[in-house]
Amino acid sequence: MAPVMRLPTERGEDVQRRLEAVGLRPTLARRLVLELLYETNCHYTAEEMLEALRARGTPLSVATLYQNLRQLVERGLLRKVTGPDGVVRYDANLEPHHHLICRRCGRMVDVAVEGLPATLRPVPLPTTPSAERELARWRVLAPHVELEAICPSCQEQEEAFHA
Amino acid sequence: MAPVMRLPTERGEDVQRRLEAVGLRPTLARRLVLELLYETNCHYTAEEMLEALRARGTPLSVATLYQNLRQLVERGLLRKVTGPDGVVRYDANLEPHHHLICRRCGRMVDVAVEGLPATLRPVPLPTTPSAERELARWRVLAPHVELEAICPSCQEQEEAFHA
DNA sequence: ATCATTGCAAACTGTTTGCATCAAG
DNA sequence: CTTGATGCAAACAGTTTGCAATGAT
Repeated sequence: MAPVMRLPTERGEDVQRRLEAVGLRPTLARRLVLELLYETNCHYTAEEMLEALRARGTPLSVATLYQNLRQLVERGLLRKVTGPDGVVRYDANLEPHHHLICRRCGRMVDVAVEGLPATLRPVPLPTTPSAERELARWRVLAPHVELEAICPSCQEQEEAFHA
Repeated sequence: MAPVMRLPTERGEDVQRRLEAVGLRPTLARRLVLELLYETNCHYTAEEMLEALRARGTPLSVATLYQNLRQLVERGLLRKVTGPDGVVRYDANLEPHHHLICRRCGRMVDVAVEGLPATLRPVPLPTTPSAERELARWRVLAPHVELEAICPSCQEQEEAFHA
């Protein structure tokens, strides 16, 4: 089923290489955080990471976690993302991508979006000549699409509730 | 230039009507908040509102502001939006729309987006049959586009800095 | 007289910092 | 031996809550 089997050492070396590539020492804390995110492919909150690491028998202190998350974001190994609910999560996927976000539980998964034009031109609301002129002066960098949705498990919960 | 001139009383009555329409008494605090947002068309943070109201000579206490913001959001007169920087702002524009957001200062303006297809289909990353199947079970509600950008005044600041 | 609203102060949540200790180069 | 990492505890920012005073019906 899984054609490429990643051995722990292989992943560990990968993590170590990435850390050194950005000038960070491959300390235990940093390796634990990155390995967790790479393995699970989830968008954890800081709290969720604390719990996950505790559950794995490799707990970290809050201070250490936050200190390292900040460094990892600064050095570009992680991205900090804030959902529409205001909850901060960390994303190990560095490729440009979009998010599917559950409106109920905040769960977030990486997606591409089919049918998205290469360039998206903003149009002012309300549309007036002066607003148009002002808007033209913004330099648009990148579009980020958030697809609000209901995830499968929240749908089930809703169905159970209505039954 | 402005074909329809809104007199203060007119706007006041509008605010009052809207409040009553959702079953909220048109108290001073609520009218001040709504009038501020309708007049300026800005996406204020709570702190910015406190300051703006103080500057207008009609200060509110933090508690009162937050209490009322929550009610106004609950009753659907305002929308709470969190930018990519994690800062919470309030949006009085209830029509579906997108946001142009300054990466430097967080300023946010409402826009429509030209060329956006009616339906956007999410595609899993990485694309595998099982991921595809799982993704198909999400119920997609609404796409929300955030255009990261640099606003005119931040562009000027950058130019001044490089000179 | 009753019930909603205000606003102070205290509580709370998520995050950051100061600092003593410990580990690595 | 010098520099960086850890983790406790205290500080901090933004938001919420308890409660007494006030205002509206």
